[in-house]
Amino acid sequence: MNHGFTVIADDVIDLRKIAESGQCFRWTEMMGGFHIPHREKDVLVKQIDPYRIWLSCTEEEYAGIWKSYFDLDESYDAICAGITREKDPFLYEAIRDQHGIRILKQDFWEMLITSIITQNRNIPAIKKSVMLLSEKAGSKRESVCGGFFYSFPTPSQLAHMSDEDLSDCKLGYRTKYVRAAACAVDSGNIDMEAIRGMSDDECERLLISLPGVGVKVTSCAMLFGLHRLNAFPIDVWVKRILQDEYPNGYPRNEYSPYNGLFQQYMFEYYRKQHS
DNA sequence: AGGCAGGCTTTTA
DNA sequence: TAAAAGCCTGCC
Repeated sequence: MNHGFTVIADDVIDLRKIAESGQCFRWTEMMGGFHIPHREKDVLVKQIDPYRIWLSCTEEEYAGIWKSYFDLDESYDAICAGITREKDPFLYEAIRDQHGIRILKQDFWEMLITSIITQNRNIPAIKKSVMLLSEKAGSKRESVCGGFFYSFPTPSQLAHMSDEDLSDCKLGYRTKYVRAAACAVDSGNIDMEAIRGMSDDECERLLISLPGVGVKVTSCAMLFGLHRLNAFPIDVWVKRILQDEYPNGYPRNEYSPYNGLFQQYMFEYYRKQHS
């Protein structure tokens, strides 16, 4: 591939850290970079140096799609500048260690379903189910790497999967939750576009009304799918962090509206050390 | 009323 | 065999 476009970012950007951060489950490492599907498009991205990435697309497509996907209009360095070693040594070290991570602006629908699938499972198992779902119900597309990839199934595609195909995706007891969410959106019962205009509280109330969608799944869908950076997923790891590192309380009010971003640094930093 | 234990599918380590 | 980016149900 001799074409493509190289970006010089304002912040350090670290593709491998993003790939391992547990927010994206369909990145595939290949050809010296990562193949990334997003909605009906895909791209191959390679790390050149800490500030530069190469993308297999044109500059126009980068500006129209991938710049936003990587949230490169936002300066994470500026947001994190207020966290000092003196005030919060754990978060400070987490940010230093996980420097280069981004909160990707992924597709809301895909993140809602993916978040449902994550419950009670580890990352390799989540990846397997999400890839199986895409292969069985998504649309086959030509890949920029040659060959093909599968888009994530639309609400309609998912709602109309056969029981057999759906159960082949190894979703276990989550199968009925995934189906219910697909039917709710496909039937128009839940309006994904209307949710975008809602306040965080309204949005949480609506999502949590879906079966199998609790507080944690809702916060993941909001953080990774709607880019609500204050959504704060408290899972088993974050629970341990709050207990171990913040016995006197975590200053959540002080970290508004970036609780979700800071959570992402802490989550991977802590998980890496304790697993 | 609200907090808690147990169960749930399947994979991973 | 236990634990895994949890949630639901039933019990007290």
